Amino acid sequence: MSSLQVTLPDGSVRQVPSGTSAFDVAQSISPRLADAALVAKVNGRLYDLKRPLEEDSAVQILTPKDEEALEVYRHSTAHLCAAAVLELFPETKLGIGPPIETGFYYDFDRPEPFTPQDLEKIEAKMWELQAKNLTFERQLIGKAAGLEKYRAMDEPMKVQLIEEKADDPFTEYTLGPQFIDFCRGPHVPDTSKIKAFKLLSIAGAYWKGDEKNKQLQRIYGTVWFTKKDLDEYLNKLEEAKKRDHRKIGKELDLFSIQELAGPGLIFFHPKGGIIRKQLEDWMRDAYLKRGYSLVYTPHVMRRDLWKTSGHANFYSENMFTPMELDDAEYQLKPMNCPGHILIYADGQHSYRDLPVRLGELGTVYRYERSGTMHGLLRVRGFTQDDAHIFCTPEQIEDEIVNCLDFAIDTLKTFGFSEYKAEISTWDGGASGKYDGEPDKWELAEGALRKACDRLGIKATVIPDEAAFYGPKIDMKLVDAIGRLWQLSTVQFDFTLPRRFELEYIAEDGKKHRPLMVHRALFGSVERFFGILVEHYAGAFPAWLAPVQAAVLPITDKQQQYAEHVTHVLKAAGVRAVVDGRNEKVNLKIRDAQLQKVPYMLVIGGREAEAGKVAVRHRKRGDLGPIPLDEFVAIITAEIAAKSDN
RNA sequence: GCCGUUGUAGCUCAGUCGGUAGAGCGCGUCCUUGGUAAGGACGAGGUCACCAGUUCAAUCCUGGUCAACGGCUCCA
Repeated sequence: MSSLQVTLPDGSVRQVPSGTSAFDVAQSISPRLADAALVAKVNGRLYDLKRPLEEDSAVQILTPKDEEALEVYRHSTAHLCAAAVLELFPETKLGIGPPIETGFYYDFDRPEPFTPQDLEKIEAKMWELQAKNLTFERQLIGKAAGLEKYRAMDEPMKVQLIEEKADDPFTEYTLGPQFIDFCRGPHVPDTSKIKAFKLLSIAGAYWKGDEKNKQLQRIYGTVWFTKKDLDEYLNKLEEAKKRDHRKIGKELDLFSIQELAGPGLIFFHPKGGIIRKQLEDWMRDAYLKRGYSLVYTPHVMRRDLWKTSGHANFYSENMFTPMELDDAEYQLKPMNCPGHILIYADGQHSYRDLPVRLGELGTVYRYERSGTMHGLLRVRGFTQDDAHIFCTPEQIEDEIVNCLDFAIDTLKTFGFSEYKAEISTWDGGASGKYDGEPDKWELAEGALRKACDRLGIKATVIPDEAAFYGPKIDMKLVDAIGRLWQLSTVQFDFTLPRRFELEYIAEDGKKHRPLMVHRALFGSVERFFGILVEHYAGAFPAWLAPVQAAVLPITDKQQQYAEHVTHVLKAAGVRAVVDGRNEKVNLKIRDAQLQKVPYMLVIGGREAEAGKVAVRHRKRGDLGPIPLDEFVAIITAEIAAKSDN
């Protein structure tokens, strides 16, 4: 009998008989390792533990300490789910069941949709099967025989998958005596390894993600190595629910969506209006500081403009239907670029005038299919902090640096310290789906990379993800509870300058085409507002808070002094309100706390007497009495510093 | 747009196996003048999302419409 050489992660080498599996290796190292083992990594590829090694191998045993094992573990749980479904509902046909970021989903085809009660039953059945310690067994089957077999099993989607992607022979996995699934694997050895999962929801999903295909029933489940991890995740879901900007928006009376007005259209209430004004004022001021010009462009423009820009053609399904006026068709704008281009094109530009940076908080309207709207995050009318930069090739790198620096400044100002950058590039021109000359793509992509280098930003490059009109860099921020949100985007556009025949007069006295960069930092003011609400859970830093100080007189007798305090604060530019209700101070404090007012000023006889205010901070609690002017100095400094206490 | 769930007072919800509804909070009036997260009493407030149908009778059953929610797809 021949032998194999196994190299372990610590570099040690062992001779083992052929036919040895990773599990055998684990056992020879330690029974505890063998017990904890979920899957193996053999020569860099994931292997079922009990699959015999075929050649000299580097073997690593993966346990619940290894993130890579989690995916396998979740995938195995997906199989367990499918097995449970087939036991309960034998007529169900299997789709696919991959692991996802927090668990898995499995798609099923079935005449009757699953009900929430079914979900409970399926989960119970999963635990029942889990307790039987059923093993996952890998087996090989020839493609022809396999197709025959899955046809006989009447699993049309599996048959299709085998036809399209199976090797010959291909692998399939059984779970217990009943369940079998065409699957690449690997899997954990048996169901006893599966410790913590919960089915979360049922949803419709199209076969292969294409809405022309049949709609399947998708079951989502979350899966973790331990009950503790599962509970942590479920808590995180709860936390996210508490922070939901739609819920907080209602509680704090920030905004609403009105059925009478239509879905996806946002009404900012007075309190939301103040916050929005802070965002917009900050952004407009930043534009001017950074050498942008502020412009305003119309909300409806002749459709001819959109024909020239190309939107009438390639963007039509996202646009509101044109409106017929007496002279022509008009189009509600879905983007600001053509408007800015018309301003640029209205006069001649010397290279000495470049770069031209035109910025606008431009409200655009896009048709979103019903069923896709989501609070402030996905709407039909929204305001972009949109700017277009027209410049020479020599200027482009500095311009990108400026944009990214601006984007980071924006993030930091609004309390986000963590972010990620992604550069989306083209495919090198192979497919012909990208517009613009190769040298421009190279120049632009180079500028994006160099700008990141200069700013010390580590950017991930995603090939073949660019827009057809140019490469881009996106900034994603990480919020207070670790979620990633797409925010700023800086995009090249090679198409529009050509369509509008933009030019500038260069040093050589000849006409050249400027480069155009489209950039939005908030992305959409509405969306950014929503993200901020969730990030701060409604407890905005003082400079953003709709009410910065609530003045709370204890009795009627302090009413007058409370009014005086409020006046002084307002005169200092602080948004202060008196709570003059005939209520106990406890109640007033509670209400101000629930409204997340940063400072509460309790005013009793002693304070009125001494010209003081008793300060309570929403997070730090009772800070004791201090002279009014001292408090004014503290709060105005905090507001000016935009700090978050 | 598609699949599923949901729509009852300003808010959060209960309820009616068909006989036009209830709580808490909020709101109004009054009592209470109370020192760091809910003082008390009384009261007002609902065409039970909208439109049809079935029925002696519909908030409840049936059909449709609209919207919201969870997803699919797409995106700022």
